[in-house]
Amino acid sequence: MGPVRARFAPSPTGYLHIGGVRTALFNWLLVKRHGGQFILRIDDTDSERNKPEALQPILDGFRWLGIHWDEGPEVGGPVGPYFQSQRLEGYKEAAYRLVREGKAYPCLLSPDELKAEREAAEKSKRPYIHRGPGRTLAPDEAMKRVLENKLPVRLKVPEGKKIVLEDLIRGRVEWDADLLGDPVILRGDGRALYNFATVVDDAAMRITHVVRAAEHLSNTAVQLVAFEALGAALPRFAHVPVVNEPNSKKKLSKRDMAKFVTPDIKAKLMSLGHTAEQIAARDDLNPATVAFYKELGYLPEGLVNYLGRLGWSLDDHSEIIPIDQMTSNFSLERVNDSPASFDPDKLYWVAGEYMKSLPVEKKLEGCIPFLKRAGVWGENESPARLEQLRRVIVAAGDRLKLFSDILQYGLPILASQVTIDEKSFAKRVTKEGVPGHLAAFVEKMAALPDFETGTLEEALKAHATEKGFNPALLIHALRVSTTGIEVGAGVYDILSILGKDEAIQRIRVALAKAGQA
RNA sequence: GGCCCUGUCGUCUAGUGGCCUAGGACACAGCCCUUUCAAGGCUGCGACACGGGUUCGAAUCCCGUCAGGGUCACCA
Repeated sequence: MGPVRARFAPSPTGYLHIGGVRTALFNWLLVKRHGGQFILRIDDTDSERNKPEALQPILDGFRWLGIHWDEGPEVGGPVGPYFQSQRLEGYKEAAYRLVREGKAYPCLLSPDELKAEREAAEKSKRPYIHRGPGRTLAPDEAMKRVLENKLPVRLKVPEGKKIVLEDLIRGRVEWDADLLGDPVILRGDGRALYNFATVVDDAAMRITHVVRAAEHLSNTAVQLVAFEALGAALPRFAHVPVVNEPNSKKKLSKRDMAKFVTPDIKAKLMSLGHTAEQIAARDDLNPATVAFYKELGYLPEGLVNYLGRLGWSLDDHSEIIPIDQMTSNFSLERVNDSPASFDPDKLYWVAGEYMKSLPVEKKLEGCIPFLKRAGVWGENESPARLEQLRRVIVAAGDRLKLFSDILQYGLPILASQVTIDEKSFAKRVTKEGVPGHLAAFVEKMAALPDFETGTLEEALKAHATEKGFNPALLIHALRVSTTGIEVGAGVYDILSILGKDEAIQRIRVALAKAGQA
């Protein structure tokens, strides 16, 4: 395969949709695999709906994911402009040219007449296939009428022909041209319709591969007619299946994704400073958008891997496929025909796999912003404090799957105030005999020559043996009294990271609390 | 409704006529490891939508049915 020119054409909606990214990714992968250009073309012809500031989140999303475009907004390119709102004249010219060549004609019927035709067809249960009376006008006359009366323009669909598409994913798809109505390509006011504008642009931009969502498959028939009329080289088409909601046959939509914000995720977002109202309303806090995953500290590499594997497979067993491997092996042939459900659980797992292999320095870098937002990290922390955080991250190990997980594993150690989970406290500290053991062991801890994990473990086990109780008793009590919770890194790690003074101080506070209880 | 697309474990998938009593992964359950939670190891649960053909043989080919989705706009 020669160089590929593929494009993704989002509308500036203010957010980057997860399903859209998946389609864009397939385009991008195809380009990376075969060489060529990935083009971003902004479909902003709907001026009421599109606001300029609504583009930025989309660009940000792609950049965060590492999906860079060779031509498009902010980078330019040889076949620009890359905003459809700036290409309006071209569509009009193209439509007029087709009228002059007798391949398109003015729509002579009023909206009411059109409506009546359609209703009559429906009533007699015949499919409505529009063939306008303007079809037979001589080109000169047709052009004159278009200009003088500001009439919409319709494309002539050829009669008695089969329209054939060799789709790279679907295979051969055929339509009977006689079952297709003549579509409007230009409104009365001179603005083009999507089906036409996209063809004009794909031709002008010399797109070789149109890789897009399956919902456009039916549109392809009239687009094929438009390409033919324009005399433009036909690109190859590949219609990728849509992404569905988790465990559902419904297309992934922003509106229905709120229910996938679990109480845990919600709590996390709230500790990052978002209110419940914001979580319910903001696009970037919605699981159908890319920004949501950035907000929660997913590694972009993980998201890309997950999305790339959604509907495409390398072989019968590969799940973690680094981007280089994906780009060098991607092929449209291995894209599935059927829709795929988005699975947040699997994405979480993939993200964790990537986090596992991330160097500690990078984890540090990624976690700090979250700690800052949670209010436990300042602008100029001391080297000692940084070292402490590093140790927290190392101790957390594989438990850290997302950067935001540092909130769960780091906060209890790093925060100056211990937040006690009462249930855990009652279960592990305020228990018969436990405060006594704890108090006794604190004295031993105070006398320890150092606070290394090995030293601590040895001391604790010796102490338990000496007093004749199960070390687990003290281990749990120590964990809860120093961090307030029952889960987390190894208790010796926690104590050691805290340091002798802080650890003992925390235990004394807990002891006082237990005494009062 | 017409036309078009799709249909393998709950989910993502492997499978292109015999390697399939259908493989892997996520999730789930149990066990092991273990101070908790993760991680890891082992085991389990669990699918070819249905009905006809073709064939010595079908998840794979054909037809039909059913189900889901898309599209039929002077929306994108």
